[in-house]
Amino acid sequence: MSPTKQRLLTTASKTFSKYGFYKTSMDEIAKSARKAKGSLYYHFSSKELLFREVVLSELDFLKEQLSLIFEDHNADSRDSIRAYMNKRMEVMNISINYQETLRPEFYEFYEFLNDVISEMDQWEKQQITKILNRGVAREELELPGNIEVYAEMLLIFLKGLETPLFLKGQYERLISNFDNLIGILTKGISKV
Amino acid sequence: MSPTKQRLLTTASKTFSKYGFYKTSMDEIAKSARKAKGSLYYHFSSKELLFREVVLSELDFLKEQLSLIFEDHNADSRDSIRAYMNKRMEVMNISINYQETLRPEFYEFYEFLNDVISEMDQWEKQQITKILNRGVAREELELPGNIEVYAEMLLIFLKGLETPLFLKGQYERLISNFDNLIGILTKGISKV
DNA sequence: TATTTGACTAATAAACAAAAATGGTCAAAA
DNA sequence: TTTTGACCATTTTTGTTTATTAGTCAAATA
Repeated sequence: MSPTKQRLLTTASKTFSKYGFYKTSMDEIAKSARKAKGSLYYHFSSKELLFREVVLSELDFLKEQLSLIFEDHNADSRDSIRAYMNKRMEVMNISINYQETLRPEFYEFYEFLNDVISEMDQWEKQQITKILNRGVAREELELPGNIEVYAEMLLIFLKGLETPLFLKGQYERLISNFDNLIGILTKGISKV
Repeated sequence: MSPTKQRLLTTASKTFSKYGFYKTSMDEIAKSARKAKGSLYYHFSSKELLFREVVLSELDFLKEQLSLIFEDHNADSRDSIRAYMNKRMEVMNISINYQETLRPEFYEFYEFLNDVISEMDQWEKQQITKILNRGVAREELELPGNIEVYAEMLLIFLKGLETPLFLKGQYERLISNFDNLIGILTKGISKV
């Protein structure tokens, strides 16, 4: 990626996270990056596509961080699950542009992001499934039903917490209890 | 409650649930109930207070239904938890006016409802705590930490699901997995 | 006395037009 | 190949008028 493109993307991310998608103008981004608006459109074909790239870069960073966890094959699978969930919430808490996509008032407008989000969902489901399978193979976990379905439900649970944590501003208050709740979930699937 | 007041309340509930708080006028409610607007204001001092009463009546019905469950002292506490959670979601799914209070765009306007919601939260936390305590006393459940904190976390989890289920219209799709997830949670706190 | 009524008013929202801001284009320049 | 900024079409904002609605009240009714 060219330095100009990189610079535009970084500036766009900062500005979007400060004012949100609608309150941020392409002029403003170009001006902040000290580039002409034409350059912005040379590298990103539309405002929507630009925002898409911004969210994508946040999710790429999240994937990177989460990969470090499930790639640690020596860890106990229960520890991996715990670390995965904690890290997920920690990184999401600073992924301001992703958080904007959670707002219900934007659902109808964010169709151009649906594939990005569902791709991320699938990726996460895969990773969690891998950890669970590894745990079962090592006889650390006991999962009577379909493992993929469990992975999906864990993801539903994590995504269900996103609104109270990030939109209702209860992150600080609730995150301290989060680890306890993970404890229950992991105990629920632990082989005794 | 007088027949007129009851009639006005029922009509208000139907109209609010059909058009929402803002798109419903007091004239409309009075007309639908075949009463003068003055009567409406004689029984309910403002539109906000009227809506409050409507939501309160939905939550009263929910409390009534949930009470039937935790008052069944013969049931295994794990079954009680399962039944409680399932019934909660089932009744909430038809509590249309309560659902409107979930919309983020209304958070700032619904201050007059905050106490109603937080009172309900406290009530639920109490009931869940009671079931958990009963389970521990009977040695059906094993909860190493503070039981009230567990109850609170379960409630956070349930409330976290409200937005995806009721606002994103994913009730039908997700509710089928819900019972499985409860299974993990209850196993996690079961005494083996 | 307790309740109901509907005309009435003040406040709010809808409708509309003019002005400003913004997304997106393009020919020229680097 | 990349960058620029003037330019255009569309959307958003602003200011004004009109219509609707929340809430009141004196009189009527039960």
